[in-house]
Amino acid sequence: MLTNARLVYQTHDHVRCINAAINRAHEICGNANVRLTSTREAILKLLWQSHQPLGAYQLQQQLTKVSDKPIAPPTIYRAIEFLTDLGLVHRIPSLNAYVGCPFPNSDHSNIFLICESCKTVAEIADNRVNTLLEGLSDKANFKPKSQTIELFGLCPNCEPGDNDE
Amino acid sequence: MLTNARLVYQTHDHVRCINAAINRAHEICGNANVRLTSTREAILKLLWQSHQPLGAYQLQQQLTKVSDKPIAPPTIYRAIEFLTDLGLVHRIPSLNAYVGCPFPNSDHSNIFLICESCKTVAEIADNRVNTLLEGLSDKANFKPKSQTIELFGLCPNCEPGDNDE
DNA sequence: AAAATTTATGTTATATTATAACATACTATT
DNA sequence: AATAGTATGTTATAATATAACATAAATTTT
Repeated sequence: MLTNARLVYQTHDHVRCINAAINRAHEICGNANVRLTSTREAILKLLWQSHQPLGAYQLQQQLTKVSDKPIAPPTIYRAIEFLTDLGLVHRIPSLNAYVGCPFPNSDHSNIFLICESCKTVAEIADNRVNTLLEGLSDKANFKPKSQTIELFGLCPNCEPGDNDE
Repeated sequence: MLTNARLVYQTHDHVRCINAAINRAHEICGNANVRLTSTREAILKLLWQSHQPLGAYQLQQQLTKVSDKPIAPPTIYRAIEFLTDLGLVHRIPSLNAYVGCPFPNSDHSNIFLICESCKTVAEIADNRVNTLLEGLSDKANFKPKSQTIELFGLCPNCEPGDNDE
């Protein structure tokens, strides 16, 4: 099982996470022979800085603030598409928002733990889930290609009562 | 395991399905002491008539055709909200579209098999999935309240090769 | 039955999310 | 430097969803 839940829910040196993610992204782009331009990198960084997924227009606002010249929606959506195609970013369909992927390149389950209170999103990958869903698909004669699993609830910081593990 | 996959993928007397669904809806509304008005019933029926999820504006068009007077978006969204709150209808987040629920009142997994070719959607409920996801949530100290699972792929009618089971 | 209350719908306007289409600029090669 | 390929700028608009307030219909109370 892979997850970034502890990092998301507990305070930690997040700057290191961000830097590591950016480095990994450069590596992945290098391998794929595509360019992580400054706009794309800036958007990836903004998504990594926030444990809450950001919408395209939030990204636009923040990016415009940083870059001093106004950035139009198509630029944002193009960067998002680039990053999601590479698996560096996920779209959370129910939120119309985007979040950095903590384990690009790894096997994915695309399981998202979405806190209904603070909106924080953690991600999990677990093979048993994939296996089970493949089995169910198979029984229905359905050939799955990809999946998104959204769990809505309360993260440990928002759950009343015992907060720690 | 519950599923409507066979009904969705194979030709059958769908009028009976629709009527049964409407009857069930009346029953559920009666029990909940809320009203299944003609608009709400019409929208539920439209959703049941289609094995593809319909968007709010598609519903609007079709309803306007039937009712002769133009129906505005808020009316549609209100009816959708009413029906989803009762569990009679599901929203498919990645499609911004809505589909009738084949087993309201039953335990749910909210697993949707979405055909990328013909857009048909079948639904599955399976306790093992819920159990597994609860276990994963628990490890992350996340308290899940609801979930949506979207599987994207090809239904048996769109999958090249062997079509039958 | 009339008045009051609740529930549902009508109506207008607008917010939010996303894309189409075409122009310009930048990058890497030849 | 010319070319081809890739990325971004720019303008307009499509598609999805909701806010706010007015009216109507159904239900309950008197």
